[in-house]
Amino acid sequence: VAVARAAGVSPSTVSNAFNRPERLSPALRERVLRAAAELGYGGPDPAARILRRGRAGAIAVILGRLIADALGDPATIEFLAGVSDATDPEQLGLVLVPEMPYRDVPEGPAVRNAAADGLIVFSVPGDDPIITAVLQRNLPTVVVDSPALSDIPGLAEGGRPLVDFLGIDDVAGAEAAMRHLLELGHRRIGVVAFGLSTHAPAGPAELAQRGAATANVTKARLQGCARALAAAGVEETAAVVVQVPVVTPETARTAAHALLESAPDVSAIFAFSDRLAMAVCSVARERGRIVPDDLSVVGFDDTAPASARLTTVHQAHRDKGRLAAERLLVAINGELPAPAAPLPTRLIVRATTSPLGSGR
Amino acid sequence: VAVARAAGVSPSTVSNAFNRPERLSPALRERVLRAAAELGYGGPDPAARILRRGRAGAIAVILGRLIADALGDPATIEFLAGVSDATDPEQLGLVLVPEMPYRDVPEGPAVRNAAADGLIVFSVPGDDPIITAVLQRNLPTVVVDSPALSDIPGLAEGGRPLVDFLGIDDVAGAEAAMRHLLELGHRRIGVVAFGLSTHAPAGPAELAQRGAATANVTKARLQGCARALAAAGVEETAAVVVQVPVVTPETARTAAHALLESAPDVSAIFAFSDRLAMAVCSVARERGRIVPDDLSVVGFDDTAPASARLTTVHQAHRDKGRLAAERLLVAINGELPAPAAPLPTRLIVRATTSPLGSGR
DNA sequence: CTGAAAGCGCTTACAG
DNA sequence: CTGAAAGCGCTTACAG
Repeated sequence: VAVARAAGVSPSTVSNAFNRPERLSPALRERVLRAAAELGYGGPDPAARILRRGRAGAIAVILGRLIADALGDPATIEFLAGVSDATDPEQLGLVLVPEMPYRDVPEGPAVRNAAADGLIVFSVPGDDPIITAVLQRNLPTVVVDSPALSDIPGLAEGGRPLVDFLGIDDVAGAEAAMRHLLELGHRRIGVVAFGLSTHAPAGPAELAQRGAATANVTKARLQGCARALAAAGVEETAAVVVQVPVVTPETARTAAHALLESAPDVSAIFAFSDRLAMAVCSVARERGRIVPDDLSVVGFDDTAPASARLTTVHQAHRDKGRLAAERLLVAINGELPAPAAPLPTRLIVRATTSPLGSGR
Repeated sequence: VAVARAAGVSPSTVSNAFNRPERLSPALRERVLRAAAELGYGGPDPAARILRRGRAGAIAVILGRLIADALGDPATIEFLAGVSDATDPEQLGLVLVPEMPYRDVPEGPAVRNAAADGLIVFSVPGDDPIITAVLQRNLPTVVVDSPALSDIPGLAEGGRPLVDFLGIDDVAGAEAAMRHLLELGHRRIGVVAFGLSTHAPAGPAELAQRGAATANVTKARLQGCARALAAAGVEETAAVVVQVPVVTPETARTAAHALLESAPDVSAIFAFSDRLAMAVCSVARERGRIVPDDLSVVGFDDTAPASARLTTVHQAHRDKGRLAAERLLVAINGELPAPAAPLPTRLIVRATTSPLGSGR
């Protein structure tokens, strides 16, 4: 501002010229603005303003991976759209923070540098160090689709009123998917799961291992699977599980191949996301199996293209984003919202599942 | 930091504890960090750090509309993915800035409050006040798919080396689309265009008005249309133009209806985006016209679902985003890149165009 | 290996 | 209606 003072005659009057026009005589204001323009003054520096005011006018979204990767996922886009549904009316910026999943970068998680009034964490496993870094920020935070409160190391003790949790009912969703397959008569079912922990190696797993899972979405869904199996009176070993800790088109295909190779007698597959399910469908086709005649497939998310006609567990990604942001805004304003109930899911039966033996 | 000093014994040692661990004895560092944790210190405040260092560690993307709207557009998502391809390796955050298109908000354009090291402006018409606000920031800036340098009010004089421009060859793209239709024998062609200016009312327009257009993407594409017409020796009045200044599903459908209603003799339509083209296809179908037999349709962008088999002008959105970010990073580092050549486009003929008279 | 001092650029009560 | 003063929280040479 000193810059503009030279031209005009005032230190803090410049500030007023920009921020409270009504407190200045129009003439003075005019003069100040003109001088500023001539000096190539870019307007009040946001960083300084944020520091002084204590408000960033933005919230940060931590997606737990590189931004480019996150933007490739339709569910994430929907979620972000929901978030902005709530933040747009407040003119709040959205800071996307690039993170390397479970990798120790020398500078540490990027979340530490984001200037924001609050944090939304989307789909980051509970054992990822990013979570720890997020909590350290000590900002109002909403954690979505992630650890349960109790899973976060060091959270129980501190008693932070700033952190809110939000997620779907993973147990019920997975249970519905599995029950659907069981009701169709399938008795040998493949499960393409996320990783039991962030650093788990890709490959086979056992349903029985679920108790030891640290990634709690995986844990909850496996539990849902087990519950459906139990309700149908089927052994847990009927489920053939492979885990895919880091989902990319390649890892998804590899897992699908591995599953169909090692357990060719599987007549149905439940995949933990539509992306995984689509990979399963395409791999199955390559291996000469017809979906749904030879192989039933259920996904999760309901984000596949309509043309795929994928049977899946639907969840309202956009609503979830909006709700997360709404709760965050409340938290930023100092009122802590009551804990949210798990969001419902809904099984949608389309064309990729059919009764056992309907092929041939 | 004073907070932690109370606990430990040092003012700036705390800073070092967080930022240059190697300059501290492990023991001291340990002690400081522990004290910080106990006091609930959230780590160095990003705003203060940005102010002091003069680096925000983030770049802002101005999309010229509300974030929720922007995220609904596949081309924008692709563009953003390209941007992050370039920024992710640098661990730079991406600040999405919500703007109201051509609306005077009391607080002014949100871009003024974004803490960033550089700005990318995507697809904002040259006459939108947002552009002015962006330029005022006086930050390294890349303007994509927008005004030509000369179109920006007040830019010519200042001589800012900070602003870079990047865009596709709109004239050539539109010309290719139009030529394709003309080569198929169509002689009465509808054009569903963007607005001639940001505040233009939706509705009919004339190709001849293009000279007066202030939105320069519209201008360039209309010029491409005229050029194709001229090359084919067809009167300019053969083109029936409607403009859609603000594209939403509703305005797109309204425009399509209006066009088909007022000029039912049109045998082909060139729409300025795939979203518009898809609306045209669906409206045409409702009105009992078969695509492509009764009506050929060409889009622009190549972002429609593959299942639509839309003939369109392809452009590499992701590459564009990456290039924009790369150039911005160069500009931030003080070297001003040489002006970029217009990016190429490519007509892709799929299933929504056919020779005139092939129906029946 | 650690500390005292200066300053990044703003805004905000408070006087005048 | 305008200005002087304090302070937001940090980092960075620079001494010791």
